[in-house]
Amino acid sequence: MSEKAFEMEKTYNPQEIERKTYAAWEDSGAFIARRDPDKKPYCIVMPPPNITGQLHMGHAWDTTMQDILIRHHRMLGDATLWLPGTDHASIATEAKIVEQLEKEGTSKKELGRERFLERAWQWKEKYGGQITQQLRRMGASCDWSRERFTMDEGCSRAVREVFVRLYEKGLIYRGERIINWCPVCRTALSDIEVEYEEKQAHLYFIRYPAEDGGEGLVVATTRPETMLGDTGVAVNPEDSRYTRLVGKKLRLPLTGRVIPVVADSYVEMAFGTGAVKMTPAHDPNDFEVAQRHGLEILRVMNDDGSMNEAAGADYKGLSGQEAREKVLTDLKAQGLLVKVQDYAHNVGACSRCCTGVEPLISKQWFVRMEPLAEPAIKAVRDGDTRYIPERFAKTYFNWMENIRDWCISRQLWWGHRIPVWYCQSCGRMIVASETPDTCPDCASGRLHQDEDVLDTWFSSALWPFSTLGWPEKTPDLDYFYPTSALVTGYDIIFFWVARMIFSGIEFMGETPFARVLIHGLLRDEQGRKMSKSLGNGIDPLELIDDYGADALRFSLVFGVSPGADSRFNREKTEAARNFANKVWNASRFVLMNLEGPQPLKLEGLSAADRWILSRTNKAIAQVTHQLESGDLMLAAQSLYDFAWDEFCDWYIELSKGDLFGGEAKRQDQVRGVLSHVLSTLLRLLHPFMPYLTETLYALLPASKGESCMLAPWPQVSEEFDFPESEAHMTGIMDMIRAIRALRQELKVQPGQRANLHIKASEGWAEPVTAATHYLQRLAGAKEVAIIPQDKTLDEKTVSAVCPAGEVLIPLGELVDIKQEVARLEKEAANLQEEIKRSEGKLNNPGFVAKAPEQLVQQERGKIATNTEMLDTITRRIEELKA
RNA sequence: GGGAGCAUAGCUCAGCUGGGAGAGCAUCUGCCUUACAAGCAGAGGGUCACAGGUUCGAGCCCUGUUGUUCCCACCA
Repeated sequence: MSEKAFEMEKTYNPQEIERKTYAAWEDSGAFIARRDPDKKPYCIVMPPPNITGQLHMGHAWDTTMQDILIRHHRMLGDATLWLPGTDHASIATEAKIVEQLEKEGTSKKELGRERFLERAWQWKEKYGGQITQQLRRMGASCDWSRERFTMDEGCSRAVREVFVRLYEKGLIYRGERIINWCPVCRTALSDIEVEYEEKQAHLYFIRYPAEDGGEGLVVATTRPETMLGDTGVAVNPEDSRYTRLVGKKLRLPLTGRVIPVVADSYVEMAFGTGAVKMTPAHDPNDFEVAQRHGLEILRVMNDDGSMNEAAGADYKGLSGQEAREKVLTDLKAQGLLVKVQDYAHNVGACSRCCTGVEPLISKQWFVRMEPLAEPAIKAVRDGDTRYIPERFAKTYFNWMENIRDWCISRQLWWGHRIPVWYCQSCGRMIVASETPDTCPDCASGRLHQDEDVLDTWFSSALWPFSTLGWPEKTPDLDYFYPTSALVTGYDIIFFWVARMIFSGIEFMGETPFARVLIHGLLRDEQGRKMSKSLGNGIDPLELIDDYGADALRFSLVFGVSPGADSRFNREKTEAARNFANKVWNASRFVLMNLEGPQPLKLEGLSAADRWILSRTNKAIAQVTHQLESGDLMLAAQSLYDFAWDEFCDWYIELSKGDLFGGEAKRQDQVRGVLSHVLSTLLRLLHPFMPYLTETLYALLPASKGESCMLAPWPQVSEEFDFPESEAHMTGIMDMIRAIRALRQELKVQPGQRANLHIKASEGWAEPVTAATHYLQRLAGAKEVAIIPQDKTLDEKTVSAVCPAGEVLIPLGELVDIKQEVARLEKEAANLQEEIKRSEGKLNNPGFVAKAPEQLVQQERGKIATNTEMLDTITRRIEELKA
C-alpha cells in the first residue's frame, strides 16, 4: 500500500489544500504566458471587475468558465494567456466615494477635484487588489504579471489616442442634444444606462386658450410641470379637428407666452386629444419636432432637477415635484385643468442610483455610431466573431442595426478626462493625445482642459487591444490579437461586447475575439435576480469556505445550459462537493492499492479492464468535443457520469476481486488499469476542479511530480477501443443488476450468499464463465455454475432472465411458487409488449424501406433477444406449474 | 409596438444532426459490503403546455393557441 494513501484524510478537505496549491502554481510561473512561434496562441482577456466591489456570483461564473477554457488549452500545449485586470468604473466608484465623503461630513465640492482624485486612487489601491485576491481563491490561472487597470498609463494613452483619431475622422463630435440627465449623479448618461419601469401615473388634460382668448385646444401630458418650457403645440396634419388652428397662436397658461400650433405627422391622432405640447428642451421627440418647425428651445430646469429662471418667478427654485403640484393648483384655479386620467407609462431611472432621469438639452460629446456599427455587424454576419449560443447574435444585430449616437461625456471627476483643451484667449478648441503647451492659433498658454471625463465603457471598449500594448506595436499584441474567446453575461452585450467589436475593427482592423461565450444571470431559489438591494445574493467566498472552490466551480457549470439563467442554491454546491469527495476517495482507493508507477500492459486484460479502457476513450472524446464546442455543462455531465457511475460504481468494484484475491499478475494488470484511468480522469477533470485534481495527480506515482495543470490533455487511442468487451460487460452488468433487483424484491438478507445456475444464451457461455467472480462479488453469488439449457433443478428456484442468459437461484423457503409464477408472468407480458412493438415497426413497409438499415437490424435483434427471453420465461412458468 | 427565451418526474434542470424519456435533489425500501454514510444497492414517480401539420417515425422540425420570463422601442 502506498504510504501517501495512509496520509490521505477520509474526506476531502479543500480548505487546507487550496491556498497552498494556488501559491505553488503562482510561484511556479506557470500562469505566465510565453509567446512561442511554434505554438498556437490561446488568449482570453478577462472582463475587468469594478474596483468598487467584492467578488460576486456573476464574477465567479465568468471566472470559472474562462479558467476552464484556459486550463484546457494550457494542457493542450497552446501558448496560453489569460490577461486579468480591473476597471476604474467611473460613475460607480465616484458614487461610492461621494457616499464615503458624506459620511465624513464633507463633500466633493469641498475637497476639490485634485484631492478628490487622490482619494479615488487611494480607493483603487485599497479595493482594486481585494478582488484580484478573491479571483485567486477561485483558482483563476491568470497571468498576473500582465495585470492591467483601465486607468493605468497604457490604457489611458490608448483612450486619448482613440479619442483623437475618432475626432479627426469626424466620428466624435460635440453638440447640443437631448440627453438623459441624472439629477442626483449630476451627469449625463448614455441611453443604455437608463432603465425603464412601468409606473402608475396620471394623464393631465390642459386647455391652452387661443391667443385671442378663443377656446384654443386641449393637450394631454404626464408631466404638467414641463409646460413651463413649452414653445409650441403639435397636431397631426391629417387631423380635421385642428386644421383651422394650424399656424395660429395659443396663449400658454401660467406664462402668458404666445406659442404656435404646428402640424407634424409625429403626432398620433388617436392618443389623448391629438394635440401634443412641445417641450423641446426636455423631450427627445419634441426636440426633433422643434427642429423641423423652428420652435424655440427653452430649458426650464437646473442640473439638480429644480426649476430655473426661465420657468418663471413663481416656479423658480421649486423641485420638479413641487413645481408639478403648483402648476396643477394654478391651472385648476384658472379652470384650465380639464380632466385627469389614471395612466400607466414607462419612466426612466438612472441605472446607478435609481433616481428618475430628466431628459434635457445639453452640450455633450458623442460618438457617431453608424459608420462604426456597419463593419461590426458584418464581422458577426461573416462569422469572424461567433456568439455561443448563436441566438445572441440576434440581440446584437437588433441593437447595432438601430444604433443611436453614443453620449460619452460625463460630468464626473473619476475617469479619463476628455483630451480637449480650449484656448482662453482666442477660443480655439484643441483635441490632442498629449497635453498641449500653447494654442496653435494665438500661441497663448492659457489653455483650459474640458472638465468632463469619458463614459467608463469608452475605455472598456478598447480593453482587448489596449491591454496588449496598443497603440504600440508590441510583440504581445502581434501574437495574441485577435484573442480567442470572450466570456461574459448577456446583460452586457450592448454595454461592452458590441463596443469592443467595433473598436477592435476600427483600430486593429480585425474583430477582437473569435468567439463570445455568453452566460446568463444567476437567480436565487425563487428565480429573482440576485441583487444587493434584495439582499438575496449568495456570497461565493462563503461557499468556497464551506465547500471549496472546486465545488463552487463545478456547481456553476453543472446543470447550467449555455446562455440560460440559473437558479442557484447551496444544495447544488453541496452535490458538487460530494462529487469532489467521491473523486478523492476513488483516488484514495487506487493509491492504497498501487505499489509504484504500474505501467499499463495490454496483454492479458480482463473484460472489465478492456471495458473501462474503452469507456475512458469515449469519455475523452466526449469531454474534448464538448469543451471545444463551448458546451461546458455537457462536458461536466460527461465527467460526472464517467467518474461516478462507470469508474467508481462499476470498475472499481469489479477490480476488487482481482486486486484482493487474484494472482499477482492479475493484480499488476489491474493496478496498471486503475492508475491509467485515474490519471486520465484527473486530467480531464482538471479544468473544472483544479485544486482537487492537482493534489491527487501529484500523489500518483506515475505522475512523477509533474503538475496536473501542465500535464498533457488525454488523447483518444484506438488501441483502447474494445467494442466486444463493452458489449460483454454490458450484458454482465445487466445480469448483475437483474440478480440484485430480484434479491431485493424477495427480501434476501444482504449477507446471505446464494448459488447461481446460469443457462447462458447463445454465445454467452464464455463471457459469463469469465464473469464468475464479478457475480460473486457484486451479486451475492456463492457458487456459479453454467448449466445446459435443458437441465432442470430439483430445488425451488427463482429466475432472473436477461439477454446474457437465465439465472436460476435456489432460495429454499424464500421461494413462493405462486408469487414467482405471477412475477414471471408479468415479465412475460412486458416482453410480449416489446415484441409486439418491434413487430409493428418491422411490419410497417415504410419503416423497413426508409429507416436506416442499422435501425432495422437493431429492431430485428431486439425481437430475437426478447423472443428468446420470452421462451425461457414461458418454459419456466410451465415447469413451475407442473 | 418589435425581438428573444422558456413550458419535460414533487423541485432544479439535461435531452447532440428526428429512431424506445434522463440526471441531481426530494420520496420509499434495504445495507456502517475493508475508497467514500458527503456512501452503496434497489424502487416508485412523466398525455414531454395545448391543437393541428410534415414524416415510416416527433420531446426534438413547421403553423397556430395559451401561459411565463427577459431585452429593445417609448404615444405626449
